[in-house]
Amino acid sequence: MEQQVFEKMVARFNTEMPEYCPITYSMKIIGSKWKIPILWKLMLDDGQHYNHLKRMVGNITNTMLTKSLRELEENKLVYRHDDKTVPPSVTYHLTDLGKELIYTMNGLFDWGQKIHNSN
Amino acid sequence: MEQQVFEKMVARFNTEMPEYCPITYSMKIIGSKWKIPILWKLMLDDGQHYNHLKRMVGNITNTMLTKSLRELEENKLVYRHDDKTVPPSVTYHLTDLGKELIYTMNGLFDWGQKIHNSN
DNA sequence: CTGAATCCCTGAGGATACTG
DNA sequence: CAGTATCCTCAGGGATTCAG
Repeated sequence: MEQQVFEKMVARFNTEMPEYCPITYSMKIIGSKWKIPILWKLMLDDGQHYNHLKRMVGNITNTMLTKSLRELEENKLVYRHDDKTVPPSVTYHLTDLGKELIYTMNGLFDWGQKIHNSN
Repeated sequence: MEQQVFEKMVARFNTEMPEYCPITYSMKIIGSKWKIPILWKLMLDDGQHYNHLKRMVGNITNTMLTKSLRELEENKLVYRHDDKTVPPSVTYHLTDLGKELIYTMNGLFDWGQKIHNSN
């Protein structure tokens, strides 16, 4: 990366930075253990049922899957569709906000891949 | 975001995805409580001394500052310059890799700001 | 099938004191 | 100035069981 690009960012972050740090704020929302894996699996296959999603993520407990999904709902990254049938049929979907988040992760994807390979 | 952009990403992540998730990998490196604040302060003012950095970050303990800096060093996001004088004089600097990481955070910055304002 | 309710444990992080 | 060394707390997460 060229120095100038970085300097522009410093200038931008310096002027736009409020009392809080937007990056830290974002990280709080998606930083817990299972958020990214869940969003990831929903991205690759949207509208999955609870148990299917659980199998896809792998090794996650009911407790954590439910808790994570509830938080993702609260933050409007995921929405829950309930057919209100018996037995229940529920599917989980990415919202536009969730898709936008994943889109911003493109850079982190490349960066992670790069440093993982350079070991 | 248009649907097509997202679809392209899904396709890309689907094909490039190895056994591990690069995003989760990145998050492990920068996900602990003080990493972003430290990188942030170093970006705004590179080459700070230990105690100055500590004051800038605010509320961080010696234990955590040292630990975080050591990990950032290991991951080559930060390097430590020691003058080897008595009393000691040490400064911390962002590496190119560290700057690249922060650059990738631009999207997350905007995203965090957006959802914070929409509350 | 989609969870909720409990109980439990580890480890991230904090408080405090000390040092070359 | 730039850290170490100890000790301690608490909350994130896991295991298990139960339920509509």
